[in-house]
Amino acid sequence: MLAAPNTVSKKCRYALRAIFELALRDTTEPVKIQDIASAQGIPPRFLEVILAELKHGGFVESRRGNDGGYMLVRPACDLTVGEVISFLQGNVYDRDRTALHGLDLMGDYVFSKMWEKVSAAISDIYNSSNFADLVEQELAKRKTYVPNYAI
Amino acid sequence: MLAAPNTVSKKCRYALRAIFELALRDTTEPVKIQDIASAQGIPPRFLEVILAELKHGGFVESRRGNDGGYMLVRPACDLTVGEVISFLQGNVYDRDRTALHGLDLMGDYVFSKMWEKVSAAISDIYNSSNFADLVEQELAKRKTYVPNYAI
DNA sequence: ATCATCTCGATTGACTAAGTGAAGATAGAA
DNA sequence: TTCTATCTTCACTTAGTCAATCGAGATGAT
Repeated sequence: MLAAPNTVSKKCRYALRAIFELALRDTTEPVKIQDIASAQGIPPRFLEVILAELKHGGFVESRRGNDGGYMLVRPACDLTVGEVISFLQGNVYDRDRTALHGLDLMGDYVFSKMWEKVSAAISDIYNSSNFADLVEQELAKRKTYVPNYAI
Repeated sequence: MLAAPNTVSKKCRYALRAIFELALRDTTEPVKIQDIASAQGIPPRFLEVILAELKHGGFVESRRGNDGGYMLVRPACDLTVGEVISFLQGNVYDRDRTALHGLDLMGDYVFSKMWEKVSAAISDIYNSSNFADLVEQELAKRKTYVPNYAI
């Protein structure tokens, strides 16, 4: 078992990108798995698994059928990176501050204050990052650097 | 490959504890692997590997023979946790800020600002933790909570 | 001569992550 | 009703990393 999982897994990063893609499109129409997958370069089959989890977590909802797909449940400004990460890979910080996962409690005890500071710093950053800001940053970047499609 | 290795491996934590043990004893005499291992509950054979690495990194030096063992090269107050961690598991932060390891650069680009903030926050904490402080904290704790050996 | 470190490599076991595969059910739209 | 796309579930592979151990011989201090 690893120490406090400060590392964000690839799966989790795919999930963040999928949600980001939905936030970016900002449409009431559902977006197909295939479209999200190709836009973000995520293996479609794997994305299917991920979206199913995100649905259970209440982050996205789905519509079936011909014009089916996925859409966000909440507006992007109400959705933080921290929520998604803690849901997907469980969060050490907000659940159980005294028992950090996987740490040899006796042995690593001397360092526990330090690990806690790290955990707190990380979760602060994640919890204060919402997807509306990320979309805004992305749009600003596109406006600045890629205004000239038609050279 | 993982994302930015914010997670401190068990091996690395063993290393920190070994150095801490040396700092705690604060002696000019070398300390035997066996002693460090039993004091800190580290598998002796594994500790041997770790200390060899730490020696190459210039953190400890060794003396052979009957009264051999390991000792710190620098005083504990000059030794930070950050140095040890970056040496042992390579550090993303101070080497190459633009290319975070293992991240899908195109895909995760939107989040790169956030990853960088996290990396910076973590390394700040590690780089400002030195072993003299850790020893001091430990000694203070022992004074407070375990003054009564002889009940 | 004894004890303990040094060196180098080989190897093992356990675990986790990442991704694939298939089959069949369901639901909406044309 | 037919097409399309999601839903569900279970199994499975593949690959990699981490932790730890074993061996065997060299070196060096007391």
